[in-house]
Order: sequence, then structure tokens, then C-alpha cells
Amino acid sequence: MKSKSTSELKASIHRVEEICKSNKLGLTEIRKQVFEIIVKKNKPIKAYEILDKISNINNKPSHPPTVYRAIDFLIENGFVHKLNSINSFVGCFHPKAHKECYFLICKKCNIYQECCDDSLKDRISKTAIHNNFVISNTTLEIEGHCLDCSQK
Amino acid sequence: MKSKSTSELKASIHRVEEICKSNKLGLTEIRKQVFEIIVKKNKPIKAYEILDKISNINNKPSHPPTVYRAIDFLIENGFVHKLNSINSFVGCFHPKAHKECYFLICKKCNIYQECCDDSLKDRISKTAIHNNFVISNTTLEIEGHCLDCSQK
DNA sequence: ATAATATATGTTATGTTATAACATTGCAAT
DNA sequence: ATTGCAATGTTATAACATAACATATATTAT
Ligand SMILES: [Zn+2]
Ligand SMILES: [Zn+2]
Ligand SMILES: [Zn+2]
Ligand SMILES: [Zn+2]
Repeated sequence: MKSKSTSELKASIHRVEEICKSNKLGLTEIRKQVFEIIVKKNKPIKAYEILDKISNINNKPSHPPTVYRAIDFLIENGFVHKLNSINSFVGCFHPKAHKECYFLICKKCNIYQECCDDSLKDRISKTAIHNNFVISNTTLEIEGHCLDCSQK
Repeated sequence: MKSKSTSELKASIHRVEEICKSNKLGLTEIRKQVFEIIVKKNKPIKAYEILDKISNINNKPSHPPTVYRAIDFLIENGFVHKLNSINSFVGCFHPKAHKECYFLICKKCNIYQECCDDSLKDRISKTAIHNNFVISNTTLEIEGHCLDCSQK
């Protein structure tokens, strides 16, 4: 459950800029700010915490729709994920590389780990097929304690 | 994605009563009412819909804490699951038989299917072990369309 | 360049989901 | 009877999210 280095964070931001440029996606100032806030936090972050930070950065109060719209854009384009079990958002460090990924979330220190496991994806899609079910979205979130926190 | 018959629903309610009796769990009137409302709905149900129904049943307004407390009791004892991706609750039809189960949720007709798949559980727990992670709770929710709805 | 169009943001208000805090009740053990 | 405990009632508010409409900014067509 390693945390991200500064260079990884910068690379992540740069990658999003590139993807938006080449796909003609409007990465506006607000959307960029929201993405940066999310990846720099490096832990699951809540919408209203983002709202506070945006307000501070721009020296004027922003409002919930501003933040939620930016989040929607980022999620739609695979740059950010929502963790439904904790109403929080995290940056994706391998956008466009996956459809389903899953998350280990430490309840104590709030650190998280995004994982991709093809065999897990396979099992899930086999189950879906077996049930004649067409998947549009998968939520797989594992809450518990990371090594550090479970040893304390 | 078959729906439950009346007898299955009754059996489910009866089973909870038995489990509570033998485990000395206080299945109070309100808790029982909430459980019945959830299983009879037979689709994911929202807390405030339960609240309305409880108020009607008892001919007096109930309040959110009443419902949320009952839900907490039912979840703690494995009788009910929360679907985090849609802020809704469903009855469990095999309580005590599992730790992790997962859900196929149709976005259109709102029907759901609870599944248990040992190989899936195994994969998840292997990932957790590999990451030195101690699981306390797993959320696996698959949204999409059921056979009927994807054919329409 | 100008107008038309689409996209994004600002703003106000409100809807939805969930919990904190404290009072009251009912019941069982001493 | 008194204490203790578990559950519920009650009031208020916290936390999360969106509807609706106004305004601004960027793109495109003329
Ligand atoms: Zn991702
Ligand atoms: Zn931790
Ligand atoms: Zn279950
Ligand atoms: Zn359906």
C-alpha cells in the first residue's frame, strides 16, 4: 500500500492533460483544479472538501454543482473513480487501461490501493453472463485495515 | 433473475425469527416491521421509503433514526445488506451462510440478484493477502441490465 | 466580423441521505 | 424500590447531491 511520489502525481496530471488534448476533451481550469486536488490528496476525498479547497484556491466561494460537474466530467472520462462505500473520490492512475478495477480502503488511515486483476474481472463477467446480465458498471470496494494499521 | 414467491418471503421472515430466538437477539416489533418491509419489497428499497411505510403501518409519524437503527441491527446480524451504489437496502436470503456476497442490480427494472461465488471470494481474499490487507467488509455491486430489460 | 450554437460555469434553492444528542420508556436484576 | 440497560422517541442538524435557470465563454457557420 505504497503512497504516490510527487513525480507520479505530476505524471498523472500530465497524462490527463495529454489525453484531453488528443481526445479534444475540454480540460477547463476548474476541472483541472479538481483533478489536481483529488490526486494530490492521494487518499479518498469528499466532494465538500474539494469544494473548500476550490474556494480557497480561487479566493471566492464555489458551490456544490461546480464541483460535482467537474467530478462527473472526470469520472466519465476515467480519470477519477467514486468510492460508493465511503462517498469519496480518488484519482485513477491508469486511466483508459481498465473498465473494472477495485479498491482496498483502510478504515483507519484512509489510504487506498487500486488494483486490477484480470482473473477477477473474468469471474465477474462469467457470473454476469451466467445470469444473462449486461454489465454497465462494477463497484468492488474492500474495506479493512492495511498492514501498518492492523499491526498497531 | 427470478423474483421471490410469497412462501420464500415467509420462510425468510421465519428464519430471521428463529435465528434471533436462538441467538437471543432482540427482534423487536420495529425491527421486524422493517425487515418485513424490506423483504416484501423484493427490490432494493430506500430508507425513507421504509420510513413512510413504517409511519403508515403504525398510524403515526416515525423518524429517520428509528429506521436507521433498525437497519443497523439487521445489517449487523446479516439479515439485510446495503447496496452502496444505490443507497438502498435488500434482504438477505441466506443469512449467516456468507461473509461476502455480491449483487447484480438492474438499472431499469431495479430487480436484483444476490450471488455467492466461492472462487470470487477466494480471488478477493488472495488479493487482500497479497496486499497485507485485513478485510472487514466487501462491496461488490454490478449494475447493468437484466435479460428482460436488455431485450426491450 | 457577426450571429448562432453549443459548452461550461455561476447562482439560488432544494432534495436526499444519514447521524448527533438527549429524553423517555420498558424491563430485568439486585 | 432502585439501578442498569437496551430500545425507542424526539428534535435538530450534518452530510451528500441535484434541479432549474441565468450568465459567460468558446466554436462554428454565415
Ligand atoms: Zn482506475
Ligand atoms: Zn491503514
Ligand atoms: Zn446475503
Ligand atoms: Zn431489468
